[in-house]
Amino acid sequence: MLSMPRLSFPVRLRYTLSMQKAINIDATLFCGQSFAWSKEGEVYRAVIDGRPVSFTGEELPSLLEQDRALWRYFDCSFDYEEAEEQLSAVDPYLRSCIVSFASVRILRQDPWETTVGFILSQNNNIARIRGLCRRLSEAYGRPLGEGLYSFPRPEELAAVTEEELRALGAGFRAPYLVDAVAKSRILGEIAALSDREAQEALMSIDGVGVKVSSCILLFAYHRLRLFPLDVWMKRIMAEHYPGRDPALFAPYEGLAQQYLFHAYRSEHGRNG
DNA sequence: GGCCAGGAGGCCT
DNA sequence: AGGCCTCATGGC
Repeated sequence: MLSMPRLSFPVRLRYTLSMQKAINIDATLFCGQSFAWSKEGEVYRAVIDGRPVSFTGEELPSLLEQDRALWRYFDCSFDYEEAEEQLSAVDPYLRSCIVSFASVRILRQDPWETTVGFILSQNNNIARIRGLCRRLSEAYGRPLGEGLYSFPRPEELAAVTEEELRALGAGFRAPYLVDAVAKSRILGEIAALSDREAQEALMSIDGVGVKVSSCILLFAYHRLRLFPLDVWMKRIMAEHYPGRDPALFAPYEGLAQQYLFHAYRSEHGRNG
């Protein structure tokens, strides 16, 4: 219980379909960890790592079995049952969140796209962030047909100016993006760093503070010890865990955060 | 029905 | 402690 999860789990080469709980797709894709997805009717769509992806909830399980990249993206090799079992034992409230909304996944998203998304997220709302990411793709990404575009790589944004980014609607975040492009090589160095070191490295980018760097590390690098504390999570902690530290949920703080946040949003009718 | 503040999943000075 | 791009939202 005190050792890190990835070391203490029994080695399994591959989970089979029957070993997995059905993914809570809506909570996973629309609860703030990604700005890439849309849902039209029953169909989920996004461009993931330069590739158009679409599926219905019914189709996803078999798609995951065939598609290695999506298997990884949806973090299918991680033992969520073990993590949820352990978190459920923390207290009845968290247990009830997990029972109600299982099973939320922590996605393994592209670090660059995640960095840009969360730089844009400050003082902003999800709808506008999504629109901004889409306009960035349309303006500077690679056309993939059917009106879809890849998310632009740092190289594709290298010559883009602050003024052009403001024109897209980035506002005061435009210079932050310019700086992120210039320092994008940091992202390739994160894997070798501890959580703390990685957070410091990310925070050397303008517009990246404690909260944004926590989101990048959790939603792109799968650092589950991170617990992004935004205004909502501060309220949730004050209400349900006054005086307690997020380490209460160790070593799965990030997963606990997703459940607590989703439950709060659902209670207050702000889903999606 | 329009108008207009305050606020939106932070960060910087 | 305040300001910041911009705009959907709710209160008058």
